[in-house]
Amino acid sequence: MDKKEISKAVINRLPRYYRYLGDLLEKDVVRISSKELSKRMKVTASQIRQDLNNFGGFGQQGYGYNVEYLHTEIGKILGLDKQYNIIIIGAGNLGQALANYADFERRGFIVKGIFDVNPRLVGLTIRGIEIRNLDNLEEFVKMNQIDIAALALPKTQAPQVALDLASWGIKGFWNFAPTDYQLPDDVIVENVHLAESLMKLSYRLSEKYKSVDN
Amino acid sequence: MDKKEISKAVINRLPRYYRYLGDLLEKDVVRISSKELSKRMKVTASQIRQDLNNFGGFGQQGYGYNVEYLHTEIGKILGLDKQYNIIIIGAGNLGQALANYADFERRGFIVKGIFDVNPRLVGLTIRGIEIRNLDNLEEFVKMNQIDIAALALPKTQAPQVALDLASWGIKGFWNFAPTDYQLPDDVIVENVHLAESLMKLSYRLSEKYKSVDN
DNA sequence: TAGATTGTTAATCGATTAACAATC
DNA sequence: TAGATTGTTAATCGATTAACAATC
Repeated sequence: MDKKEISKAVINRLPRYYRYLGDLLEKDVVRISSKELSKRMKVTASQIRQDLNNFGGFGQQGYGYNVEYLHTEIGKILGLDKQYNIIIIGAGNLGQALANYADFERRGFIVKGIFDVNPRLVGLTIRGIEIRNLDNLEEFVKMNQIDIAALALPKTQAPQVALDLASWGIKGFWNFAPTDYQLPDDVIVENVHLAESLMKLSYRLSEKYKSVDN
Repeated sequence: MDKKEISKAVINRLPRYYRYLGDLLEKDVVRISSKELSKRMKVTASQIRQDLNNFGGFGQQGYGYNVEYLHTEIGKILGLDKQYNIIIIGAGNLGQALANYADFERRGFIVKGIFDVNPRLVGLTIRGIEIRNLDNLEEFVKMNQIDIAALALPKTQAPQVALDLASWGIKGFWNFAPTDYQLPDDVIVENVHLAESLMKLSYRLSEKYKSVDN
C-alpha cells in the first residue's frame, strides 16, 4: 500500500523548485524545460526530471513543463494547499520577527497565538495578536486546533515546553532553539539552527583564507 | 598541496558535534566514546569516527575522546577561534533580531553596523549600534574591515545590494532573503531560507495525514 | 513529419555503515 | 595484561548523472 518513500534530499529541493517556478510565474513564463530550469537553478536537468518523477509525470515530451501547473502541483505536494494554525512560543526578537512575517500568512500559515513568560511582553499585541502568558498555553492549545508550534525561546526552557505541547497533541514543531528534543515518533520537528548556519559560513570563510591559491 | 576536499555532508554535521560537545563540557563530562556520543546524537558511531578522521586523530584507542580537547579542535576547524566583523543589511524585525542575538558576539561574530533605507529606523540604536542609512554603506564598508554581510532585506533589493557589497570586497554573505545570487566564485553565501524550512515542515505534516497507518 | 524533451533505466559516483587490526 | 575503543579499510547502500527510447 505504501508508495516508495521519497528521499530527504528530494524533499529538501522541492521548496526551491517551488520558489523558482513562482518567480517564473510572476514573469509570465508559460513553459520551461528541465534544461532551461537547470541552467537557472544550477542543478542538472537530469536531477530535476528524476526529482519530479518521484511524484508523477508533470511534463510533456517535446514541450517541457507548464510553469503554472507544475507550481501548483509542487505546492500541493508540499501541503501548501492546506491551512496550518501556528502558535509562537517566545515573544523575544525572533518570536516577534516570526509573528510579523506576514508572508507566511499568505501561504496558509495562520498565527493563532504568541506566548511568553515575560510580564513586560504579556498583553502587547503584534499584528493584532495578543501576547499571552505562557501559563495559559495548555488551555489555549486544548481550545484551539493548533498544527504547528514555533519554538523561539531559550534552550533552557525549550525541551520542557516542547514535551508539554506534544503531550497536548501538537504534532509539528518549528524549532529555533539550539537544542534537540526527545519527542514521540509521530511528532515532526523542523529545525532552524541559526548558530550552526553561521558556523558553516565561518568554516568556509576560514578555509578560504587557509588555502594559498584563491 | 591540497588536502582532499571535505564533503559538504561532513561540514554540515560539525556544528552539531560542536554543540553536543559544548553541552557535555557544561556538564563537566571529561571523556566520551564515539559509541556513547552516537547514542546521544542518534547517529552511528562509525560516522562520528569517519567524520572526525577527516581532520585528524582526535581520540585515543581504549579511551575515547577528551571532550574539552575535541570541542576546541572542532571550534578551530569551524573557524571559531577567529573574529568576524558583521554588518546587517535591513533593520526590520529579522535584522533587529539578529542584531540583538548577543550569543553571536560570544562566538566572535561582532556586529559593526546595521543599515536600512527606512528613514524612521535610521538613527535608532540596537544594543548600542546605530542604524545607518543604506546610502552610507559603501563608505562604511570601505572604511571598515567587514567579513560578513547578513542580508535581511526584501528580495527585491537584496540582489543589487549583494552585488555592490561583493564589488566592495565582502566575501561572506549570510542570506535571509528568499532569493539566490549571481556573485563571483570566491564569494561565499550561506542561506537561511525560512519559508523553505516551513514548507518542509508542511510537507511532512501533510504526508503524515495522507498515510492511513500512523 | 522532424525536432525537442520527457520519463526512465543503467552507470557512476559518493556517502554511510560494518568490520577489524592497531593500540592505548 | 585484558578490555576498550579508535583509526581505517572494505562492503554496502543511496543519490546523482548519463543515456536513450518513447512520445508529444
